[in-house]
Amino acid sequence: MLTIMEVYQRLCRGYCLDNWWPAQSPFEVVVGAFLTQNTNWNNVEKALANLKGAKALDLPLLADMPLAQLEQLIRPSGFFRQKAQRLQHFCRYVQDHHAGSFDSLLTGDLNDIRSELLALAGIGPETADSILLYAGGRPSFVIDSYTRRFWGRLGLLTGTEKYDDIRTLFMAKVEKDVPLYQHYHALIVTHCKECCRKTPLCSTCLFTDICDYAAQVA
DNA sequence: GTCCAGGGCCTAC
DNA sequence: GTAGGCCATGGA
Repeated sequence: MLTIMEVYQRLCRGYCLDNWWPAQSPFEVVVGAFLTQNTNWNNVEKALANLKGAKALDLPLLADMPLAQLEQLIRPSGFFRQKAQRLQHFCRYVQDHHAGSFDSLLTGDLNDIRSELLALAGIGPETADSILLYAGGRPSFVIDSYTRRFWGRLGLLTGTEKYDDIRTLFMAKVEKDVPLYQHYHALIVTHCKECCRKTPLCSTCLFTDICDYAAQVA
């Protein structure tokens, strides 16, 4: 079995990533983190384009926008009613509790910020960690469905671990380095999109020698 | 027509 | 505490 870092090194040899989470500002990352929940990124891009086209990708503007208007702008991302409500609630929270300052929200003790984010409607552990890692530049690894499936198939997980168990496992074994955390997570998602869901398995898969899934479909 | 995607919340048991 | 249902669009 490979270690977590050996898996990373193998992924590095297979993919060259550039600007994996495309965003022109930390706030755009946050909006994307809400919109991407259980949604294909292509649909998120449509919603983000709508917001940019309306010149509405701005925290105070979203905070004050009529909810129905926000719903229509983000409609392509799916679950648009609840996402609009939660996104607007987040913007109003930052205005009311951090004077509209994103830096203020994301500065301080990592665990305290994470708890604060998790207490907000529509922010679960994955969204909180995405905001921390990609918008805040804080070392908080993101465990998504890809990560679970991928590490599970490589024998690094038993399948019974909860979100925080996996995150703690990772962060205990990998030095807290933001670019490394971002790159590793992006590599997992890229790899899984590339071949983890293909049946039969992609012939160029980097892990055919050790992957459970590869053994199943072989 | 069916499946799935860069989740989270609520309810019932 | 946890399994199941719900939220919704768009591409493959």
